[in-house]
Amino acid sequence: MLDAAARLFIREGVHAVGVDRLAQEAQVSKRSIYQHFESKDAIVADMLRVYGPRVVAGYFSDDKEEHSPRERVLHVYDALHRAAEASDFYGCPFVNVATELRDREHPAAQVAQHFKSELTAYFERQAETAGAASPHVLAVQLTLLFDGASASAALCGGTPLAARLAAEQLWNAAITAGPGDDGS
Amino acid sequence: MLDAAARLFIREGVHAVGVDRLAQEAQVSKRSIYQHFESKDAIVADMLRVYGPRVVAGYFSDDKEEHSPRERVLHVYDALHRAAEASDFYGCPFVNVATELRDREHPAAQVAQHFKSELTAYFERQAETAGAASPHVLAVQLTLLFDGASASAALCGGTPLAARLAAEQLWNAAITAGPGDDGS
DNA sequence: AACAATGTACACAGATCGGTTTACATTGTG
DNA sequence: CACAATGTAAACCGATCTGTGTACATTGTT
Repeated sequence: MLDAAARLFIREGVHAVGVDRLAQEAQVSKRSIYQHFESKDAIVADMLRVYGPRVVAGYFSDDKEEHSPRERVLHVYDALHRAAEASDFYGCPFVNVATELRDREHPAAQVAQHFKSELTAYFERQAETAGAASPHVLAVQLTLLFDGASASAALCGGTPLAARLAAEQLWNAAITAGPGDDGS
Repeated sequence: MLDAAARLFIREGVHAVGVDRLAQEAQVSKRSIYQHFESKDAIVADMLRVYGPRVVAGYFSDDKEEHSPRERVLHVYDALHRAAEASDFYGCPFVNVATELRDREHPAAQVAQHFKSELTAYFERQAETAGAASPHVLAVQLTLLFDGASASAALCGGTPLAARLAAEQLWNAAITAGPGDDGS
């Protein structure tokens, strides 16, 4: 059920998909849906909650393999580049949903914010272990690039490679300027 | 009339505002609206067409005053920072509308794309006159930062200052690496 | 076999959606 | 004054929206 919700809400947008359509696509009666969820808003929030980890996992490197912080960061943009090439890419689902709702207090928007901050935290961890001068600032900048590239790719197609390049430059500038241990 | 359309569509989203509401807010009968516009989609497209120039004008520096390319570029992010502080900031209207429509062929989405490319072209002109190594790549990167900062500011509040800083770094890297004439 | 829980199909409510029709008021022009 | 053009309000169209109410089928448990 939440799978169908993810598919539809992400592909067409929250407002563009009604609960009737959702029930039909999920092969479930509308009545059952409203027994498990108190409202459509709750469906959207829960859908992001279960779909979110799958999304971020696609961008994080496998913890078991050994990668340098720099590699882990650039891997995010490589993954984005691959994702953006697919025909079913519609931009970052967190940004899209939160933007469409236009309400930062909306439960779904809070979930979206949470997963966005997970990406920033991931960047910050890499920046920290690489010895960046200002890990948090660098992490925020890398997140900006990610969001911009996602939106731009959905709008015009292309450009995530430019984001990777920009990320590389920002990373280099922040690391070589920082303390001794190099971030290679 | 298009003023009201801009206000509502940008604040609440295209799907969230019906034509009835639009007519009421614009103090105009719905019938008159449909005599001037053939459909709601056309309203959205036309609204972006007339509202767009006002938006980009807010980010471009006055042509009459003398500014260095670098100043002109950074001014964009300063303006974004100021705009994002206002309570009526909901992210880049072009990105938001185009994203919500989920259809690159939609007339309004084409208009949005056009104005986005105007920003990139503006960046590229500055990069060119400053003698950047790859003006187009730099311009695309700066646009990514802009879009990312817009979305992020709308979602979480804050962060356009980080974008300004990142833009500065990217600019410095691209200019000092380029040919002789400095972009100060 | 009796039972409560759960799911389903389906109609329904009241509102709104994009868009049209009708009948009437206003207006500038000849 | 007559006329055509334009705008208005309001009802209306069929469809869809979120959300319920109802009556029936299925299920696992005792």
